[in-house]
Amino acid sequence: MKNGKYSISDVAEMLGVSKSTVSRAINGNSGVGEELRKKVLDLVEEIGYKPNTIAQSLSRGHMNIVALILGDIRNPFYADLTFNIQRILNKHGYMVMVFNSEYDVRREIEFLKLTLQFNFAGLILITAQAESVEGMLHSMNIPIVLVNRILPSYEGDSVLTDNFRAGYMAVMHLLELKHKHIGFIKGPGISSASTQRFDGYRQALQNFGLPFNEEYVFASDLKLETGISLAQKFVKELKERPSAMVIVNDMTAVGFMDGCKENGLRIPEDLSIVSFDNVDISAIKGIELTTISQHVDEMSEHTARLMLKQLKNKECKPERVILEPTLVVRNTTSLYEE
Amino acid sequence: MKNGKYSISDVAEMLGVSKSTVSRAINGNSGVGEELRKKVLDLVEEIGYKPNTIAQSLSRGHMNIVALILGDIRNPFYADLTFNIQRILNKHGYMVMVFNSEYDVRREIEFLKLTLQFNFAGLILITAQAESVEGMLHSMNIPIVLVNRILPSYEGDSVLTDNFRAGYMAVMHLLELKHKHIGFIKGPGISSASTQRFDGYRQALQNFGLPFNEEYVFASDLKLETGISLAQKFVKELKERPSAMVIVNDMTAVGFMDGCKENGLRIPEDLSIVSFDNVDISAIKGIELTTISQHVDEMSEHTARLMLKQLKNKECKPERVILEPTLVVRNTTSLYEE
DNA sequence: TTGTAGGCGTTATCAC
DNA sequence: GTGATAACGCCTACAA
Repeated sequence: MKNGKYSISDVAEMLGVSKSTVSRAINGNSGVGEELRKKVLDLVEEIGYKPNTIAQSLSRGHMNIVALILGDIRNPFYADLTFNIQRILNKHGYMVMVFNSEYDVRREIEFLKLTLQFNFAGLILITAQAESVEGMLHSMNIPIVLVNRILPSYEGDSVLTDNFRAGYMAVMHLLELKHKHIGFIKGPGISSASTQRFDGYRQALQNFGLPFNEEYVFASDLKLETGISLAQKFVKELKERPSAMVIVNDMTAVGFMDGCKENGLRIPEDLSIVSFDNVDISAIKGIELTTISQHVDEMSEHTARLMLKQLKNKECKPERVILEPTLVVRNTTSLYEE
Repeated sequence: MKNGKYSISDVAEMLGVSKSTVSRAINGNSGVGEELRKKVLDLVEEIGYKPNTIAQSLSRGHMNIVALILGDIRNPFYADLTFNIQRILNKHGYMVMVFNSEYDVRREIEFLKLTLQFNFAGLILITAQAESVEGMLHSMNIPIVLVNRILPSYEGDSVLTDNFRAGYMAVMHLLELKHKHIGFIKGPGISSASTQRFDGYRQALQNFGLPFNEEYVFASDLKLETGISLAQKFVKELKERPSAMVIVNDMTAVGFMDGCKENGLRIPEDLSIVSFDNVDISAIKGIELTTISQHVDEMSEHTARLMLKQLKNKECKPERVILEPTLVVRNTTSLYEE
């Protein structure tokens, strides 16, 4: 015993048995007499012995930590997802280590290397491009779950919202309200959720013969403040404005609305807005976003479930869970009148 | 080499040198000829060898992971703090492991035990009671930084906003606006930030001879939805209402305002509100909270700095950083008129 | 059922 | 300057 902490040898010695016996007893393995097991467990309980996780991990070949790589924990959508996943995995004895890629591929690759180096037990990748790291993913040889990442050739577990459909739905809704000129604010290029939504938007435009105007397309990093500054550009630099905008996530939309109002634009009278995520805040009076929900609870449950499944049984057939988005109509969209 | 990964022995063997030499070379330790060192580093670079962190940790006695225990990562204030701290510590080669105590002391104690068991390099504790875990803290013998936790007898590093003053300031502001009946929404009992604010509020009430009414005191878990449900109670169950409320954090305040408006109360005409944190969202039109800023950027920088200081030099004299809160006046407070 | 011994991948302490 | 060797704390064949 050093450092105030007991080691398995201490326990063994105190009981006059071998380390193996103690190990078996505390791990619930067979091969120990019931009587002796109880004696071991009692002492362990009494002195408060806890096995050293590092040593366990070295021996077992991996840590019971799951890496979770996402864009930015400050985005409430990610925070919700993380919280839920973490809670479930914790309950099953796993820790979760969160990494903010800040939507930077290089940083993401760094984190993937760290995942290897640390021998994490598993890896959850949320909402970013997968192509650039596909090779690495294949060679990692640990449980992996992809969330909201599209990668056609990827065989492993993944759970995703049908983001193409979500983008399409947004346009459909605006179309029913007679809008003809519809702009789009994309997310970071690395985000496949964003790309899919954009594709859905373009497809809908095309299917219904609406014009696509490159000038009506902007890019955000999903942050509130970016929404605000984009609004400045939108109001001041555009000679002709669309009557509606589809915005890649709620936080950008909230910022964008703020910037628009700041510049005298009324919403929805002068501009209709549809966004994505249905974050808590979007329901609040004074915001009341019309948005497309991703069902974050279900997403996190499926993600955690798939991870646990792989963790328990390395060889199981991959699942691909696809969740349907839902339109939530509130007060940022209205009928377009000439 | 197994599992597609090289070990230090592989590297040693490939070069025909000993493991010790390789270890010294990659760790920049003295005792290797420059020539040989270069040869080692070149090979390491070429084959992409990375030392196994678990083994390193076992040998060194701790992981280069810092545990960060907070209430709930979905609270934007915590998310901001976490993001910043994580970014700085990452830059210095440390990982951060986040734990959501959900404001539950038992859970917090669990996490403290895990911190020991995992041999984490350090511990950052954010905004919760410290008394109940003080003993454990003392016996942990690793770098610890307390954030927004008051513990008079605690000698170690800590950074905190003067929350007593913040609570006092909130009342002062309302007093200048002629309010006489001022209520309060507390945070979870475990949160010392909340307790301090409440104490400041009471002190100000007393100093200026204002009445304190137990009926005007509510409790929140800092979540938006809780703010909403508290508003129901506030509007429906109170026979006489205060003209102003001080609310423990922005998110609760946002929810509370929503619930009030839902029930026909106008803000600030019928009710003034002051809250704490100055989260991004509080500046948005349609919200525009009058709030007391905690200067989250400075907080996180100091926190990370203190942790790194301890990590580098176990024996250094403790610092206590105290940040002054700042009142940000927006549109949820107005002059009280009879 | 129990104990012994070797191994997990590093680092650190000795010799040489 | 370099190389054996022990140690970190645990798990797990294998032997008794």
